[in-house]
Amino acid sequence: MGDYSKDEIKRIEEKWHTEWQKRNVYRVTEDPSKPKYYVLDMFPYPSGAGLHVGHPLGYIASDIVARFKRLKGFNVLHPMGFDAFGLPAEQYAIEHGVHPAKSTQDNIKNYKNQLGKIGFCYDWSREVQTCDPSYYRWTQWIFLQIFDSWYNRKNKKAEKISSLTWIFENEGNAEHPFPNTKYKLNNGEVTFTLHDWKAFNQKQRQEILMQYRLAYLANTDVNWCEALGTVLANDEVINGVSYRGGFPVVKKQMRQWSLRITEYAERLLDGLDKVDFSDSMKEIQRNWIGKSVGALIDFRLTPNPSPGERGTAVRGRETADKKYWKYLKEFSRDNRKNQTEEECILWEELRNSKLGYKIRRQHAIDAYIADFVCLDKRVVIEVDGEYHKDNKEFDDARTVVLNAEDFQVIRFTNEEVKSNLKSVLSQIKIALDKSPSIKESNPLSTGEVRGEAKITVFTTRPDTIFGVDFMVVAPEHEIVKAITTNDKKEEVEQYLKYVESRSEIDRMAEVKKITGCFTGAYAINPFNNRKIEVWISEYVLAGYGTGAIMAVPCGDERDFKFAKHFNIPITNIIGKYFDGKEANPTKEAILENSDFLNGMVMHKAIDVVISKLEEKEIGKRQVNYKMRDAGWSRQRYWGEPFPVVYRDDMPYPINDNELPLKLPDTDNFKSPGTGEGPLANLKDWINFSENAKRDSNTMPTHAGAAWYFLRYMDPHNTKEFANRKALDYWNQVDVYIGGSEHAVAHLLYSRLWVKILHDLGYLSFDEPFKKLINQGMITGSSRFVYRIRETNKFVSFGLIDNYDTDSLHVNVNIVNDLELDTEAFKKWKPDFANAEFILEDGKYICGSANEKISKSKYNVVNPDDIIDKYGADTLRMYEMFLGPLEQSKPWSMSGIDGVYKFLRRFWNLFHDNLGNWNVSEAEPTKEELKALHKVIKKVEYDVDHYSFNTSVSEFMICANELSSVKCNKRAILEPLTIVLASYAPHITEELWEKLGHRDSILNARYPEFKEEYLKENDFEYPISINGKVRAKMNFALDMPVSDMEKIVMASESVQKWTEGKAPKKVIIVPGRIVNIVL
RNA sequence: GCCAAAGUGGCGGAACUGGUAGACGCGCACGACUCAAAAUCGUGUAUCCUCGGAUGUGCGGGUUCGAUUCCCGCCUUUGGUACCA
Repeated sequence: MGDYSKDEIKRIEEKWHTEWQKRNVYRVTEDPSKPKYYVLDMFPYPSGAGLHVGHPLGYIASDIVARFKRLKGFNVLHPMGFDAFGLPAEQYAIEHGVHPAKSTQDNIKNYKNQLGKIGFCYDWSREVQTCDPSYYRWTQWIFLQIFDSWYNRKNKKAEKISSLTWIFENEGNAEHPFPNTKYKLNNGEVTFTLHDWKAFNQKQRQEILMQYRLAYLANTDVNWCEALGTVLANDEVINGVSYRGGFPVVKKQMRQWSLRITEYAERLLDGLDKVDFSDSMKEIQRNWIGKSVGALIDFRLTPNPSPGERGTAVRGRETADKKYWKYLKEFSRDNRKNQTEEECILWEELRNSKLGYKIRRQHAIDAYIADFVCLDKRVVIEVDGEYHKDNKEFDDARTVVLNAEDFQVIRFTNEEVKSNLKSVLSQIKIALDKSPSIKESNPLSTGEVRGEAKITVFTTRPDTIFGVDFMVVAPEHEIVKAITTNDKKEEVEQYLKYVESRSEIDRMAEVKKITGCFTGAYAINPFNNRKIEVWISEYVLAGYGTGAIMAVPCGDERDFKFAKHFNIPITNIIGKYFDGKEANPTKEAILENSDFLNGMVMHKAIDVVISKLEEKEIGKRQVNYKMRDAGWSRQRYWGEPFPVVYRDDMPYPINDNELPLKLPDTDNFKSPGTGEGPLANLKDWINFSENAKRDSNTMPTHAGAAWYFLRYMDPHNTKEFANRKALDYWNQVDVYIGGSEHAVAHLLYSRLWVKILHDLGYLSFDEPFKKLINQGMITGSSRFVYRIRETNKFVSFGLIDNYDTDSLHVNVNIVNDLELDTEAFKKWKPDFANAEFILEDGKYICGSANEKISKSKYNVVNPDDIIDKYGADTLRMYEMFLGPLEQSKPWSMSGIDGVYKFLRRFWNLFHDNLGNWNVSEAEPTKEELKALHKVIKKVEYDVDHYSFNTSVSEFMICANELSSVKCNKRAILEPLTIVLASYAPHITEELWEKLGHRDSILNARYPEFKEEYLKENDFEYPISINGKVRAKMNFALDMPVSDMEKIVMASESVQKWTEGKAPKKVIIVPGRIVNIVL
């Protein structure tokens, strides 16, 4: 037996891989007698390229933690699996005709083989693959739980839809408004009563419930990528092009599944305070959620002079005479409550636009109340009961007034309604059909404001209300057409066309371009009644806030530039803080020109203004989030099918016993190009019965990844996604290691799913990951050769200035550091077989650069090659030795020899020069014990702090110290082997066995650290004079400070510097330093 | 632009709550072994210098007996984000 040689390493590693598997040493089960520890890696997407040296970095770190915790007596769950659905396999299928299921399985096999060689302690019996029907059965199940729940804002948690239907049946939706504030019922209302609810038909109810479901269908603006034939999530679009492939992306309206993650915005934000993520990771998530606190403020619009064909008192819904409104409101409400029988009958037929027109009842017009009115057609319908009969005069007067207001009045008797409802309805219908619609006749209005005569803005700076110089509305805002005056009509239309013509990419490319158009309308500042212009501009986004802003040029940069560009005068409310040259967004300035806010500091004025707004009922406090709901449909084949069927265009969940809804087999993965997913090609599958259809889309890869860490706890359960006992035992992931590229999507969706499952009572915890560590990215070190243009001659790097050359990536595996193996180069590609070289000093030196590791850059280093040469233990320790885990760093092979030498030196401690086993039973010395306990302490500290590189240093120091004293004592080497076991499992397991142990070192106990061995009696103090070290002196640690001072001051070396003078001050820190101040 | 993190020898990096800056490793130089090379082992290695010392942790200031560490201002790099009101 021998040396720690290449052959011996290979023998050891292969032996133990077989042995570990045979003995099932990594299998874990729930064991309530032991504390648990859950160490999780972000599971990989098994790509065809296999693992490169960058991948194992995080896995090695987590493996060390898992092994360490096990040695410390924890029951450790350390599983691995594969995120196996996804686009690359599908694209590969389209290009090469290999079914994704096949290529994915091949890749997984390769990954497992590669991972196996590194010696990870995964319990493979718990492996999950997201594309496995027995796994995605539960992904679909959870999706259905989410579909079947809504977010109750009152108690801030998800509840079953059944609790919502109960509420609707008993009280309507007044207490639980639609989450989407823009949503309106068919009749234009946003609330409905319990009676309304009872009157709705099945489809209407489903549509309303859809507005509340946490997984819902809606027509949404999606990022449509024509080239990929699919919809992309916001985080898959970078600068207007697709994350993969870089293809252009445009906005398109499609009926899509979404998750209502916005309801959880606040809890996702709050949860960040409870978890241990890095600051930057938390910050990225906070920015993504994008909470801002401010106010909604209503700005009334001025009544523009109308062309005069109608009276000014009557506009839009507010048709009542203001003088009488107070009383009319009461009447109208009473009347609604105490409807006559006939009115009820008629109302049932008119409501909800049943005749195709929106009808209101008991609506105040001028000083009267009409029974029914269609405002759009200006038709009033009156039903004369006893009450009216007695008041003929009154009714006549009313008709006169209404006619004057341009309303047509049609009357029916109670008798007619009761006995001949059909004829009544048809008369009404005819009257309505004949009358001109206000909307139709004025596609771009005459400037007269109909609908709500106000614009609501969202602002985070209500304190700047007196600095508002104009308003800007998003071009897509629905109010634009209604407010544009005749003389501006053309200009506005032109601008809208321009905006429409601009793609996302154009907009992003020219962010700083200032464009806009005045609508001709004016708004009134509710605080000082100032009349201000209303503009439209693309810098205001329809999708954020209310799609309208109040512009304060002295405080907002964009508003300032806009005002300058269009010559709008600027009001200064912050005095000297505003220089007229650029906006100042400060919150610290003292307000001026601001009426009751004068003299107040801006940030204090915010609340004052909001209180005033609420008091005057023209605004309120408002929180806004940037985050949008998560699009959950993908027009792809290789994903989870949605477990629903559509009947009458509404989705219904399939039964539990029909799960999993298996992905049907096909060889056609191309999108049909209709916006539907590839599954639409499978007609029999899609139209599975006469009036029932399936969804042609599949879920995004995020779905499978949003809960895989839960499945590991109970991976073979066929009854539940995981057993509650196992979920409670393993609980939260104690430490989660992975790349920071998943900061937004994966982590947010996982956190969301866990919160929903928690709310629904399936989980006891509501944050999945207690601690998150992001390993840095290992960048590749690329090598270049320089070909002289139009020749096959290559010139060495030092000489390229003399030639006209092109640089080409060269395979790093045929370059030794920087020197090219020219023979290997000639064999590398046929093109280079006849290559000639211009050398320097007889060598061909390559150029180099650090880049992302990628196949196309030929800088991929396969861990298998390193293991072949040095063994897995060296690879593991070297990757840790590269630097701090969280820092990204370039890959370089220089330095790996140092780690390899360490392991050999460690091996040699147990063997003599001839490679024979040579361990003594002698008592260790104080020095040897000290060396051992230093490393026991250090490794414990470092694993806790994820500082693995410094542990490797400490191992080296320890081995150096022990070698120099030729220590081969069991009392030192045995515990040291355990300490090293987490880092280098193979060599330690072998030595452990040679030390005479039959059980695996995995089941050993981490040696206990004893402070006494590190205790020193004395310390060599650095003696510094004015902060500079001038001498060193040895003192006992327990020597009194006063004695030390005397000796130091009397010493020759100090005398030389003090020249006999008394020092100003002498500072002595025991065990640290002596500093003399002259 | 905004937000976050980070800047230390030729290189990767170390330094606990302010206490000897450069641990450990690579590289390099010299030496041992060898006919020689490789491998291995040993010694040295921040910079400048008149060999006493001076300078030195991105730059400029500050607090302190003492600052890589704390504070202020700036520069650079990396990551995130972007007309978010």
